[in-house]
Amino acid sequence: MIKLEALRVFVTVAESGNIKDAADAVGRTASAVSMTLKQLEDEIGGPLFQTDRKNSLTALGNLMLDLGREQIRSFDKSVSIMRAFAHSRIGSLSIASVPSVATNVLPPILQRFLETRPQVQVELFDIDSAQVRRMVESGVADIGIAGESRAGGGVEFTPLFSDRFKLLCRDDHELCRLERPVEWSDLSGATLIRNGASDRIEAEEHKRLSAQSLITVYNVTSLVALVKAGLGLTILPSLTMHGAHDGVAVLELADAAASRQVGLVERRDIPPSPVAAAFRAFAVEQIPAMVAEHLGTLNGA
Amino acid sequence: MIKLEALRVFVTVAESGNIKDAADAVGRTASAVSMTLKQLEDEIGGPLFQTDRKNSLTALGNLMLDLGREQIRSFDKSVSIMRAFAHSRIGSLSIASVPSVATNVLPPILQRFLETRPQVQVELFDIDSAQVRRMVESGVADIGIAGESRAGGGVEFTPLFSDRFKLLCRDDHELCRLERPVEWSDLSGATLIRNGASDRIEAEEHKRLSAQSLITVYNVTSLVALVKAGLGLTILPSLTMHGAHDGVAVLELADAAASRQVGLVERRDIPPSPVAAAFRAFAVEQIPAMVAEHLGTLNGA
DNA sequence: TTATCAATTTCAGAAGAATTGAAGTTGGTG
DNA sequence: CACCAACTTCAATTCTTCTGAAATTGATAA
Repeated sequence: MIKLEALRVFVTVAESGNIKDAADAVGRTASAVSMTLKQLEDEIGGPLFQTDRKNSLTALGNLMLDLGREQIRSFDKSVSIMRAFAHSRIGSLSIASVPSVATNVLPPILQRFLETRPQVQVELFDIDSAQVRRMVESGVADIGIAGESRAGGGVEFTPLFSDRFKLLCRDDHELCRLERPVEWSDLSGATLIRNGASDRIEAEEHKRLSAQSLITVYNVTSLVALVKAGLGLTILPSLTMHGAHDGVAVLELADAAASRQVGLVERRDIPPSPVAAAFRAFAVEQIPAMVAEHLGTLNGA
Repeated sequence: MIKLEALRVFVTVAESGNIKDAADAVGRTASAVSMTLKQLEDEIGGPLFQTDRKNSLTALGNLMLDLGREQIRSFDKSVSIMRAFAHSRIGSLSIASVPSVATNVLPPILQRFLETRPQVQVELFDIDSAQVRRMVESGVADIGIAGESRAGGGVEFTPLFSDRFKLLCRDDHELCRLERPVEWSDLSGATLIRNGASDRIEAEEHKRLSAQSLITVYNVTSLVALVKAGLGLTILPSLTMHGAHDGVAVLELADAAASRQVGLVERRDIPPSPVAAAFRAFAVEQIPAMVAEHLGTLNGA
């Protein structure tokens, strides 16, 4: 059976014009090269060089030089593609994330991730937690970032950070004058605006308050606008509030349990592609610190 | 270094869905296949299968299956082209031949030659001996068939057959009544038409007769027409006279030395391509018999 | 023509890689 | 939970390729 390695040797000899130099080039002795050539000629069925001084090719040798070069080039390229893919330097990565993370956390993370992987193709979807899970489950997204869900399904959840809920109200609201974290009892009588995230709060007091609420808003910008307009208060995870807004205040809640777990959502059954695995590792390493930093600046501002 | 053979094993396993069947298919034991796969994974830098039951590929495995299949296909095709060329099943063959051989001898020879080589491309030029030599020397033709020449040049001559000159005259000419081969002396006083081939006759008597000739014709058809019209006699190699012509007779010459050597013309320095070499061998084997047969039927007719 | 010399080939032994068969693991299934 | 088939591991073996020395070849100069 003819081997690609033999073609490599032949091409080197054809290019060198003699065995000795070619032998040096491939790191073998002249005798090894000579034997390889002989074997190649036997297997192909004809002489490749005009004389045993290897400076001129036969017609067969020329054909073999052309075809051999092309085979070598193509093989090496394929191998390099496979290696690049395995080492996640190429490939495609589809991320589904809840908007708070997609907006506040992912941009710098992705930037750093792609710095060493300029050839990787990324898609980023910002959708709510339920849809994140659905996209990952269906394989449309390689990896998801969402709030924790009880239902297992085909996906697995790995916590990354927890994000405490805070109260958002007009800055002239009486609660702002409280010099301490807000208790649920402080809110009795207040008008609460529900949102997609606040339903996750386990506290009975909150559930009761929430049940009385007449308005539900899913978009954070609209939510802030409503609060500002004086239609009520709302309770949101810290991370969803990007930056400060004029006229609204963010107050701490006394209930430490009022927080959401945000983490990675992945398919349980099929292994991630190399890029997805690399991103997963990167995310686990970097996102918690990034969130801490982001929440720090939020509080500081 | 990754080997094409390892890719072959991998592709077989990926297609079989398990190691055992693949091992049978490639004629190895399961353990050899397992080790090859492991080595491949190490060298590529990632797992190719989702589990150690080899029935589902990772993303990397899928990529490798695609690329590997293509590499294998392409390599095998290249090798088969090289082999086909070496065994002269493909390639191109350019033949330059004097018209007598091109017309009377080559057609059946070429047909038989190409019967087992339907992919070979052939070009056939019919030109005079000097030009045959020139075409071979310049490399335009791979092989030539021509009369012998003294000047060596870059070409080599290999005799194939000798072809006696004969006398062509009107069938009402008085020489036809001779019941014996014609002597040069019988021609004194006759009008000779010179032609491209007859100048090669060494005999002094002929040279003298020829010197008196006023007409030279290079085309055989025209030559026959002139003889028929009664403008004179001419002397031609047997093979140039294809079939019988009404009104003209072909007479034997007594001078046995009046013949031309026809043979192969080849370049001395560069080796022939496989097809050319195959044709050369075929020609050496078949042309003499073919000529004998052809001249036999000519004489018999 | 012969002598010379470097390149190449040949050869036998050495080194290295792949393969085998047996034993040990693993993971799925009844 | 035990079984079974598939797979992996390991050490020994076999096969291939490589090396270094010696022989051969062919080009160049004497």
